[in-house]
Amino acid sequence: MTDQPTLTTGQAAKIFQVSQRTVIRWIDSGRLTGHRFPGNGGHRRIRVADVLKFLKENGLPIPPGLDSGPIRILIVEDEAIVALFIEETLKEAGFETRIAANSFEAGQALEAFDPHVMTLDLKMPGIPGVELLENLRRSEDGKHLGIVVVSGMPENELKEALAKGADQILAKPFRNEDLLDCVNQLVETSALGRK
Amino acid sequence: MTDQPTLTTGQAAKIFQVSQRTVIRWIDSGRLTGHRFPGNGGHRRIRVADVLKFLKENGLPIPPGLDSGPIRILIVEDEAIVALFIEETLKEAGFETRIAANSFEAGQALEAFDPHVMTLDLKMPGIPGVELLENLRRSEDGKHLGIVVVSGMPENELKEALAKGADQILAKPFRNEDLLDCVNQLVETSALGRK
DNA sequence: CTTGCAAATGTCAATTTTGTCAAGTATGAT
DNA sequence: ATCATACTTGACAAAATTGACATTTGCAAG
Repeated sequence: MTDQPTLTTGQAAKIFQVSQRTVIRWIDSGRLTGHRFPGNGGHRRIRVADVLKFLKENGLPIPPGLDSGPIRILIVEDEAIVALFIEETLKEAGFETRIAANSFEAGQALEAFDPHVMTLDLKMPGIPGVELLENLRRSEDGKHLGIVVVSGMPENELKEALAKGADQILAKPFRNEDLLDCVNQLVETSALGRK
Repeated sequence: MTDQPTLTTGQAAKIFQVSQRTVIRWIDSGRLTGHRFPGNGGHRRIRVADVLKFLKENGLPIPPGLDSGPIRILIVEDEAIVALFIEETLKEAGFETRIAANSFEAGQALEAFDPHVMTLDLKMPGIPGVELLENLRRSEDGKHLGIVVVSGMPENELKEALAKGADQILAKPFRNEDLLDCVNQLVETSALGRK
């Protein structure tokens, strides 16, 4: 339903905030790449990639829901050193990252950064990590989020996190590859994929 | 449906009470953010968010038709009873309200609910209220927020909150009118006005 | 095959863009 | 206060773009 590789002129019109007559004119004049089915009045189809190219070329803002940019990963971690280490690893792998150092920033970033995946340190100062997990899963925007719980806590605590809604667990200390494995697995298998 | 996320120069001109030639010049000079479609005389589109940003930056009043309904007030309070009491009072006065029971929800609501005013209980479980205050004032979206700090703490603690960025302080216990006074004063005097 | 809905097309009116000039407004110097 | 200068704004006209409308055509579900 959400996975549509091509758009009709009407759908594109809504995206561009323009009448569909205009979309057709753009295609006919070659300003926007579109394809059409055979026949005299065959319908047109526009690939999302071409829509993005068009938006980019003209410096237009990319509306939410169309972003095909890099996967966004939110790092919830209060220890700056650890956070930066994680960020470095993920950035090198091509992900876009943001760090939240407390639960307030986490909530803020969840809405504003709209991450695909989140790494969560269970022992955050303030709110217990588990409570934050529950909060996330109750929240509309956190329901389909891929969550990797990172912690130095004993095994059984991590297991509990899984029960509470975590998708992956990662015990400290961990190696770069372990982290990337977790994240990649989430990105690939998750139904949401790239949103 | 009628909610148009973007405006043409003519529509913006009416909002600004200015000729549309001037709107174009503002965009071209970079004072107002706008985007344009391709072509020799491709039309421009201005996002409402950018219009609001422009009005805000120049201390201009927000004309009717652009204000997004009633004033929104975020209640950050972990004790449900107190939160509901505050909510009831504010709702009766015509405000739109939302409750955040912890700092995560507070951050989330700050972005998603986009409140004009926030009431903040200093002694939240988890993050210290003062730290949250600092977080808010550092954040782009919390910078111009009207903040009423509500607390049962001793006077000097409240005073500190003022220094840390609170706009109003309200000692518990308080009466309905005290709360409304605080909020109304913020709404009226705040340069931002609505939004 | 029929029906319903969205897309395609052609046309005309409305709006936008752009360049230019005159009027209005700040700003600083005398 | 007066003056000059620099800057901003409004008004107008021609060219280009866009939206609205009516009608025809294509696509898909029953």
